[in-house]
Amino acid sequence: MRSTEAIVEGLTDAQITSVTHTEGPILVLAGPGSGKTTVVTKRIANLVAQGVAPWNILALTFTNKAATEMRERVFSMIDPETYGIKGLTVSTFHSFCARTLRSWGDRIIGSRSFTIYDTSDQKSAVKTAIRACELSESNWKPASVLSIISGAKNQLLDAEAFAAEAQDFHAKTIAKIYRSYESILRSNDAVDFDDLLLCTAQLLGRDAEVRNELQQRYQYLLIDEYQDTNRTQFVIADHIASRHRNICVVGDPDQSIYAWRGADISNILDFESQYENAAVVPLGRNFRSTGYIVETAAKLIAHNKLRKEKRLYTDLEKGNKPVMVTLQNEHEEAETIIHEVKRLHKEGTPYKEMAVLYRVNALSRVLEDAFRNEGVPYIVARGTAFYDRREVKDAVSYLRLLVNPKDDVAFRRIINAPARGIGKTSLVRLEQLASTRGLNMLAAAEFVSKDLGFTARAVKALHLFHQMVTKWRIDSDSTQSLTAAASLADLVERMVRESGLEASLKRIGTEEDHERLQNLEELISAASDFEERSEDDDASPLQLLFAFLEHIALVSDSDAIDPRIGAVTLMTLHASKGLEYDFVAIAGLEDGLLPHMRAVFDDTQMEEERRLCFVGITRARKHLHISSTLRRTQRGLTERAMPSRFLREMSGSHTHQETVVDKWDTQIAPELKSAENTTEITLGTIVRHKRFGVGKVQRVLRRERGSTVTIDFPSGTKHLVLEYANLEIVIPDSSRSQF
DNA sequence: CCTCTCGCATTTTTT
DNA sequence: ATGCGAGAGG
Repeated sequence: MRSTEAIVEGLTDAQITSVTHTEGPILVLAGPGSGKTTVVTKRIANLVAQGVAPWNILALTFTNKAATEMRERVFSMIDPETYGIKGLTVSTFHSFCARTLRSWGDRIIGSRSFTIYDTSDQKSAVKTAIRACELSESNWKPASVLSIISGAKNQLLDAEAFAAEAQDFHAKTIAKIYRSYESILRSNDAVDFDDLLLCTAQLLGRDAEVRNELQQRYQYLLIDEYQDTNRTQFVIADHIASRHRNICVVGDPDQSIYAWRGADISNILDFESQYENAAVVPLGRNFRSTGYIVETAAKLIAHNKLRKEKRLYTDLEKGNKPVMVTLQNEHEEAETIIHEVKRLHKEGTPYKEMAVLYRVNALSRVLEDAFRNEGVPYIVARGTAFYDRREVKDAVSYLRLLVNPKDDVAFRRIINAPARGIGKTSLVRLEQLASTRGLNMLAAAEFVSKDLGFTARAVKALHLFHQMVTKWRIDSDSTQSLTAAASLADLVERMVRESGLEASLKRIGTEEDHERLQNLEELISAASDFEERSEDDDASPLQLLFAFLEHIALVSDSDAIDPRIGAVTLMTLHASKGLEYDFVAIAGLEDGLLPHMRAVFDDTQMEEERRLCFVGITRARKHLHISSTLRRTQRGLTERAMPSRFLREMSGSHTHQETVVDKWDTQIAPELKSAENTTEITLGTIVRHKRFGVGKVQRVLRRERGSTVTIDFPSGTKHLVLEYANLEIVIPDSSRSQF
């Protein structure tokens, strides 16, 4: 093992303190690019060098990716074999809590084999709750009820506590729904994301035995991105750390971007008063970005009023001035970004060192198209997208029901997918039967009969469904049985086939169905991947399935980022937190987009938007490219866009502006001149497009501005805006010329 | 009683 | 573009 001296070699004084101050509470205020990850990993290495058993260390992060990276970097510093470093716990808050509840959940929610509900499951459950309270879904919108419940859970308020605080009618009604929602979750043997935290916090608060055990084990606690923790997470951390008081939190108030999700910035601001004698170490020096970039970021964030003044600086060279460009529309914007990507790539910057960031996921589409057309490799950081697909969710619901027959949400989802002739009426009847007999819906399905008012068709279908799931359960439960379910992948494959999911997609056979079928294939290979990577070789298929479902429930967008892939990364600003690239482009710097429309009228939210922009800027090491457009089409509507106020706030002599003329308003603009000959483009005209090649015009929709044409190209039918398409006429009007 | 289709609204960010 | 609720058809 290396000594402390060797570990801290080359670090600054502040960094050394962060690494070596191992006993007692410490707050590290780590500005962007201040070597935070280095400090955190070296801190762990140093603890082990000092003789602390890895088993006694707990490091909590927010994303799986951050956890994986941290673990890998620690392993690269310490020989994993010699020091029992595998006992080290590096985990996300949510999966740490999931694991804790898998061990002791019976003491707080009466179960250790619960299912984890995602947002859409939550929505389904809350709808049931609203109906159970005899309220209407139009007056009590599931999504907004849910966000109130979620907000409560993030503040450690369970249904009881929330009801106790409820004053007015509105709050009291929500409290009723909250109660009902909770009882549905419990009877389904399920928890939602927020429950993972809330229940763990309550468990630690109420159960001295568990608290003792965790306190004894985790003598050294480390929390990354502390500015994004909520009240409930604070309580969890506090319970664990309260005995040994070796709590190290790392974060940056300027990078707090999750207040909307319940993050409570006072956790980091009040750390000193919450933990007496806490050491506070500011890391302000930036080792990542060149001078002009740091200056731009500093100038922007200085506009936040509710902020502790903090100096940002770098000793690196001034570097390149951030470039700010305004384009006509989002297509031009995408082209400009790709042009820059290509240029830098030619100069030697690898694709994997470049990223394009945006405020909302919707902006990725145009960028993706452009990257594809230009043949530049890219990946979109959206890990959850795959598991959000309908067919994948259906398949996963079958798996879930197998693992947990009480999961009524899963049952509802798949009882008629594929169609089995179970409609609304049968479902309501089944629901009644289940509730009068105190059964879950799957169990109730066994007892339906004509006498109870069900149709013959429904009875048959429900019985068959019940038998099918029961058979799966029996087959997969026997660990020894290598015949029925030899592997997790086999299990998934079998379910996809026997459920009829596969057949229903094969039967119709449209393009879309084919795609869905492929997604199911991909799910099967994801299962087989997961199985291979699993460290526990003795696990039965059912145990593996358990772990697989938990994995699926806790994947996040940024998990899709694989640094080994040589591709440009496209992601939201939120997902970019904690990452860095040589080249960063931020698209859509327009009022209403960044800052987002919904934040414009609220100072607090506006400051969060500014921090979000700050996070984006500080991802860049050497090149920063910021763009806005004059017109942007969203949801099919083209609207005039105003440059973001942040552009004004951050620019100066340290930035480089490229101004353009609004071509819509300028009669002499070349585009409009060429647009004149677009009058010759009519039905049947054969045209050539720069990218799509030669095609025939199918339809022309004339409008005052932004006329659209539908053209059949060899690669497929495209809808283009006439003025922008830059079409070259090959044959003026083929239909006429034939006569 | 179920299924399919059409029209409607609808989207910020995510563990 | 997607998901839903309503309403007609089977």
